Amino acid sequence: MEKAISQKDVAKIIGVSTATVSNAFNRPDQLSTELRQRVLSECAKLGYSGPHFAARSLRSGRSDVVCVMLSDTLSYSFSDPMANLLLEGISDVLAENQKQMLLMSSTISSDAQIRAETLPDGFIFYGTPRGSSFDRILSLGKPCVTVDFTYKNLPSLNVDNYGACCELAKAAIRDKNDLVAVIGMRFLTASIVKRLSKQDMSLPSKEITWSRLLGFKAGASDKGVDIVSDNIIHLHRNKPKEAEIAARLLLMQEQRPNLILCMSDVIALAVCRVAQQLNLRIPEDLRVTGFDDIEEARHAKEGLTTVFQNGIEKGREAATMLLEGVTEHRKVPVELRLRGTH
Amino acid sequence: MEKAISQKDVAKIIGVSTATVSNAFNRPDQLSTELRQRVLSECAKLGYSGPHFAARSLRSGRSDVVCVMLSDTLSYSFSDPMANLLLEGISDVLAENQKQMLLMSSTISSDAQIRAETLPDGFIFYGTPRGSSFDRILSLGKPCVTVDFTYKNLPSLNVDNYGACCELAKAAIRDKNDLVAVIGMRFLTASIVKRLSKQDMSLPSKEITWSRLLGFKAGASDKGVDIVSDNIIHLHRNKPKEAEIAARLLLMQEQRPNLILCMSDVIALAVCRVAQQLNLRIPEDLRVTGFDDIEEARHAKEGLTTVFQNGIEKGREAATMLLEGVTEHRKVPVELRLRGTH
DNA sequence: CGGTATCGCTTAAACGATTTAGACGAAATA
DNA sequence: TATTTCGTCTAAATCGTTTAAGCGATACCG
Repeated sequence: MEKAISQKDVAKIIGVSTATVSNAFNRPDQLSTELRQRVLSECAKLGYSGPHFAARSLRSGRSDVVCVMLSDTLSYSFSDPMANLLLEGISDVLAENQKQMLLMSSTISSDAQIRAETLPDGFIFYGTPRGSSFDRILSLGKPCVTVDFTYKNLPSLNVDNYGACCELAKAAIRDKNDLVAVIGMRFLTASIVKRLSKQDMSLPSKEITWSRLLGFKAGASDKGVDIVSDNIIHLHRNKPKEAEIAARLLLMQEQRPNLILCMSDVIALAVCRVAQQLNLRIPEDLRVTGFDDIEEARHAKEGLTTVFQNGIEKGREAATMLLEGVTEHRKVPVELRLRGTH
Repeated sequence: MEKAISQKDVAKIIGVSTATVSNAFNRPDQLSTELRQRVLSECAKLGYSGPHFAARSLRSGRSDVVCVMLSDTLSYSFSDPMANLLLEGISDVLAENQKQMLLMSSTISSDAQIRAETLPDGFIFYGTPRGSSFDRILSLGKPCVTVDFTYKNLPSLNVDNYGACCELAKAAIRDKNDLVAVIGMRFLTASIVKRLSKQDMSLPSKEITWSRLLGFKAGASDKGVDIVSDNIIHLHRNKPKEAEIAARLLLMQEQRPNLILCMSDVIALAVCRVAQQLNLRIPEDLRVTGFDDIEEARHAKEGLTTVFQNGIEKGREAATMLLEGVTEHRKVPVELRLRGTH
């Protein structure tokens, strides 16, 4: 495997300067059309596919790569419906703007990843990062946008979690006799499915789940209902399996809740499945609400009552904010979708 | 945003040469422990997080980045169970070996992507690439491994599709009176769900689906059964929705098949759902087989009869082959899993 | 004690491109 | 005819590293 041909080589062969070859690739306005065509076709013939990435990036001080830093492992993020949509939106906008997307997970911090962190021109953080990458990257002084969380005055893209959940709770709760439970992810750092304790409730956290919880509680309170900590379940991750465990925990206890407010559709659909297994009718015996309005939510038999947010659009917006250098905090619109499960 | 601090700057401030700073980061054995510690801590203090990626990569001729080229769009690949597992395996091995993973889709060929193609040290192609990237990348002369397809004598990782499908068909077909259908993806370039025609059957294709089809036909033939082209359905993608359409197509026709051999579990599970909707009992009225043995296959009520392949291990193997410079063709083991649906 | 490893660090030459200032000839203007 | 302008192209500096080679000083060996 001989060394690849370089710009200098092709320049010499064609009989022009390297600047001309460079311009042929990067600044068409700098040379005559004929010469450009000639250079380009010669390059193709010689097997020179374009400027060497590292050299170009070193000299120009720009890589045209944007990093998306995921707060979870890659394989988990890929399988999460909202993360998937977000990535789709981001990658669309990046492709439209001639940027390359680099995916990283803040759960990893290999040397390779730390080194690669100096590569991108900008970062999109999706969810609060876990490791030490955040500080390191911020100290690079490159543009950043945070999604679904905020940090100081970094530009951020968020959802009005509190408001949406408050409205949803108000719509879903019928009267003060309802026994209301909540299933959400990542209230705590615990990596198991567990009930919250009274002390947990006093934790001050910036995670979106707490805004949602506070929204639920405010809406419930408005209807004269208190959601007790015992009926609030923490999941480590937004996964069906964990949600099913949580659903069983709640539905098999003595005082069975008749309304479960879930912080995602993935959870809500899992609750529906468990309810079916336990021969509970929805919504007669048990009402359920979700969040996100993913595709499956619309296809469910009863039609899941939930809050819609447009994942792809959210991704597009985040990427656009980064590319346009927006510095403000923005919110994506959400919309109550009242269907059959409440 | 002032320009970031460089190795030269910190070297001058600390009072050592740049080589020493470089060695502190890259070759601990080249300097005394004390000096290394001092350099590292000074760097941290000064906000120098490590070598500039592009410069390092230019000079060393190595980026420690491996590209995984997906034959489909990112969002589709992420949601496909086997692709997801493969990526998990690959990213594990890469992380263990201090490499960074860069995901690309051959469906895109933006300038940004073409430029970025010169960055990685090696490539893993998962599935036959669609665009022009393949030739371009091969001409770079960098190490490549192909997964689930072969190209000339590039090192490849594959499955014995023919053998497995032949065995599966033999196990699933009871006698010559069985009416057997097949649902698979990407026999053709068509992007719609359609039946194959007689002419289609003479297409010589290297796609894995054809090996599987030939395996099925061989197994069927062994049992005295012929699978007619009308009963072979092409899907554009391995997606539940498409599979459901195909299942309806087959199950609502006059001569309803009583065995459907599916080229993936995703398809098979979709067929099961449709069968349930049509009040067909499995396996009494309809038998179904899959391929892959994904998690859902094991959780299905009847237990899906299928062929197991270990996606994570396959990813690990592919990455290992690339890193170790293996040049041969390899196969991953598969295993018949005869359960309740056949 | 002279010669040779070894250690710990520095010097300086690449790596392959981009970019700026300027050279050059031809055409336009005065 | 002399000067300016314009469109093209070139020469040379530069980006921030890595790495082979080199260099004094100390340690080791026969």
